[in-house]
Amino acid sequence: MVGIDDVARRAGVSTATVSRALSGRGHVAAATRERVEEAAAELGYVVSASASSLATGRMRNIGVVVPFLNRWFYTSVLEGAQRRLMQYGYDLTLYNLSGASNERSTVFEQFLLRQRVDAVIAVSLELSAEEVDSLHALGKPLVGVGGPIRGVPTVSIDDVGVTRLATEHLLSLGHTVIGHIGGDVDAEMSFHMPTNRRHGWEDALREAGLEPRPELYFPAVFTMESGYVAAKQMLGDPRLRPTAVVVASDEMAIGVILAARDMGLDVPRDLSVVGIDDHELAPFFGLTTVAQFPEQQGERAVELLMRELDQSREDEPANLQLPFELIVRSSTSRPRPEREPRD
Amino acid sequence: MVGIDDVARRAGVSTATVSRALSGRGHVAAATRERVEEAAAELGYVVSASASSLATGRMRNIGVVVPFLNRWFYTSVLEGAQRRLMQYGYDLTLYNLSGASNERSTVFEQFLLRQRVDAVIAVSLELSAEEVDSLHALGKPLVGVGGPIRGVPTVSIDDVGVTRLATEHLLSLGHTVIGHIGGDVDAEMSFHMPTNRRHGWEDALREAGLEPRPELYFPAVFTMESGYVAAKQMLGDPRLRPTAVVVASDEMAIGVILAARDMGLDVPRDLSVVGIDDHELAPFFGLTTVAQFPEQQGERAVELLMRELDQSREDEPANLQLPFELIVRSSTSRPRPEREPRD
DNA sequence: CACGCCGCCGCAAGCGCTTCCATTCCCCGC
DNA sequence: GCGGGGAATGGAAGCGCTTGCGGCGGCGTG
Repeated sequence: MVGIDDVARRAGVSTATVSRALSGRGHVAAATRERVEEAAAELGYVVSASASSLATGRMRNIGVVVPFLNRWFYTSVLEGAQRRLMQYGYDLTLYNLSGASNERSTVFEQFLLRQRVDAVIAVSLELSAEEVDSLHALGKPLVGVGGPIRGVPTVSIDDVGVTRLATEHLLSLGHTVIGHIGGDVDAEMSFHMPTNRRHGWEDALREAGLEPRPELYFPAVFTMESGYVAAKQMLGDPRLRPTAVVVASDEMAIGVILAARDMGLDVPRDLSVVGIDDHELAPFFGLTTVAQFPEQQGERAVELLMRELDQSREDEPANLQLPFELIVRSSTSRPRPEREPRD
Repeated sequence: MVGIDDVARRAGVSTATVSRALSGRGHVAAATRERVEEAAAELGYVVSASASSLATGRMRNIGVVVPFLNRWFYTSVLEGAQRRLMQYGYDLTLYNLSGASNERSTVFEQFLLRQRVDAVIAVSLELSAEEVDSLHALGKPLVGVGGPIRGVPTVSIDDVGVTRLATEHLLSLGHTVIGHIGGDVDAEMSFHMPTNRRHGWEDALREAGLEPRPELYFPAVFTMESGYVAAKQMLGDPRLRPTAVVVASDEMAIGVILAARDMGLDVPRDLSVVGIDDHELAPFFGLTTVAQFPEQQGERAVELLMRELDQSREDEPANLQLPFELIVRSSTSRPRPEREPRD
């Protein structure tokens, strides 16, 4: 294994100079640096991460904790975070909580605290105060993605704003009976997100002078199938007859479209549906949706972290609200006049 | 930061004994071990990964390289690998090649070779001889998942067997005009997988005494939309009139079902479709499919790696063929008699 | 009873870097 | 011409563990 002093010998300098030349820290004459770099390249030298970490106290590695892996949102923020981390020269080590029952505590006690990472990004995870504290006690910065964590900088979107926008879109098309299929509050580990999204629907309705009807809200988990089932219920109830529905995720929304189709309803003529996410399948299904940009969220989380790691300054925990955007496709239109009794 | 000698002092032993007690290596009296463990717990001591790595030369960290993240197969093997690695006390650091243009070389030169991992798992990646060699030169074991790599132990499924099984299922139902929608050989970075799957279709047909008709094969990339498009072509051609189709992935197969529906065809009455994967959406669409078990593939890959790391013995590179299994749902049935001209 | 073996433990030498401090040398300004 | 300051480099002390080696008892065996 070629080490730093092999390089030093070959370049005719001291190990101290090699270290400075290769890391870019400290003053090294240009000619010397060149010589060192050549020698290193010729020998195929790469610094030993562990030795370097031991000496500096920095691992150049950050931990990302996700509750699931098999979901578009998580893999997307992962992708964004990975890309940005790589640009900073950092590794990403992945912790997935969806495995065995007790993996959550294992992750925290055995891995995150094991001095293997400089910081952690928690994606859509509600961390307990102890979990946050134990991380902070080790001096490890922590940032959240997808929902606020007490006393921790977070990047997320405005969950009420997002459904409000979706609902306003429907309202502006002339819909007045608008349903909502949202996350089941208890079924998901992700904060108050489902509740917030429901509030956005209610707020928009109220602002338009319509009282949201509780029976037009259907809970579901964030899967296509669950959206399908909820839609069947909603559309099967003759007392409801919504002309449009805002759905808290694209996957569920696609389930809704499929359900409508199976019931002989035309989307958007008989039912307008708008989702949230801009999932990769949304264009295929012509789904109108409010795009959030999870990759960007991952990137911003990394940037936040890097700032904390570099300056080690105590800025106020800046909670970043990221933009979202309505994307109109073919699943929304004006309501069919004949289905609307004249008022 | 509490270090090993804090623990040693508190337990009234030497640092050597603490190290041995906590790591389980070497002989330590049971009473002593207990005392050390108590002291460590009270102080909240965790070993410094970098110091430990520097001393032992092991990082307890393995790198997993994937070409994409947003695909069911990859996240599934990732999930399996992660779970098993955690059981072994290893970290998983993730490298995703789908980012910027030159990330592939960056990953190899800057990260994998940076002594940050003990070994690497390459998922569905065709590594060049140089890439393999540079890893081996560093003494880093390497195992592949999802396709063979020259001189590297690999876990995968029998790609020809899998489509053969799918085709035989259709044959046994009485179908004789069976199309195939498969991966485009050039579009994917994943070996000869598409070609092998095509061969399985051809082989099964030939064994049944039917000559595979090239015009019944349609290339596609592995997405729902691409499957949809291919199906529209296949089903729109009046000269073809297949009664069944074997599709190289479930996502594509779902696209096929959707296309059939849009063309007014009933699945399975007018068209039987069988996919490959057992994707999470397959049950929802009633898709008959040949299940592969990517999580299991991830787990086995880890086990292979651990064996290589522990024994450091030169077994022959055992190429593991993992099982697959036909799962019959509602997208396949006997062909409609009236559509089959009597022969 | 004596010898030897073995289990248990401490000492101290690294592991391969980074960085503080000291040293040398050169350039500049007075 | 001389002193001061800064740039360039080397020496060496760690960073916090692991582990080979050796000492010291206790126990089994001849």
